[in-house]
Amino acid sequence: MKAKIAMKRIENAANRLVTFSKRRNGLLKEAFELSVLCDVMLQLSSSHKKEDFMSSHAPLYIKNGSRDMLCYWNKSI
Amino acid sequence: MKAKIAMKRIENAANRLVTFSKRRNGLLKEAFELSVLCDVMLQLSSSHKKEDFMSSHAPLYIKNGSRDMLCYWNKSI
DNA sequence: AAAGCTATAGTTAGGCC
DNA sequence: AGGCCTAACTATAGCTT
Repeated sequence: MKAKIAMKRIENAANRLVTFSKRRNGLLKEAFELSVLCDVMLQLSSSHKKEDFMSSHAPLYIKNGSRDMLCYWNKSI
Repeated sequence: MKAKIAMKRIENAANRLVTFSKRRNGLLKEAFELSVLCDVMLQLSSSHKKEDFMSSHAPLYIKNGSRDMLCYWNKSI
């Protein structure tokens, strides 16, 4: 069932959005686990340009007691 | 071989560091894949407090042509 | 869009070096 | 530290309703 996916932009917009949503959730889960297991604050970014996130969506917050996670992304998705 | 790990701080410092290194690399890989597949800039953070990263390590850079990834973490690890 | 399913691709704990 | 190994675990592509 699970096919191997090519490591390039998913051209179909609907599929791209579904994959974004699934993988973003998975990434948040693993980032949360890393922060708990290793007792760290961490930040992961594909851009250091402030303007890339300036006009972006409101961040997604994952509440986990005292240990929250935030996810920002740009508007193009 | 692979035991299930409890979702809490790894108390042994050596094991904690090894797990940090392994999972951080895995997380960076998946974040990079997400940014490629879905054509997004993204930022994931367990803290929005600037001071948590002010005196931290130099960020880890993953170079991938035009699409780099950065990882910051606090000093406690 | 959003939620559930399931087989399989991919990740990783705990070794050792 | 970083790399290799293997078994066991986990995430997810593709698919339904």
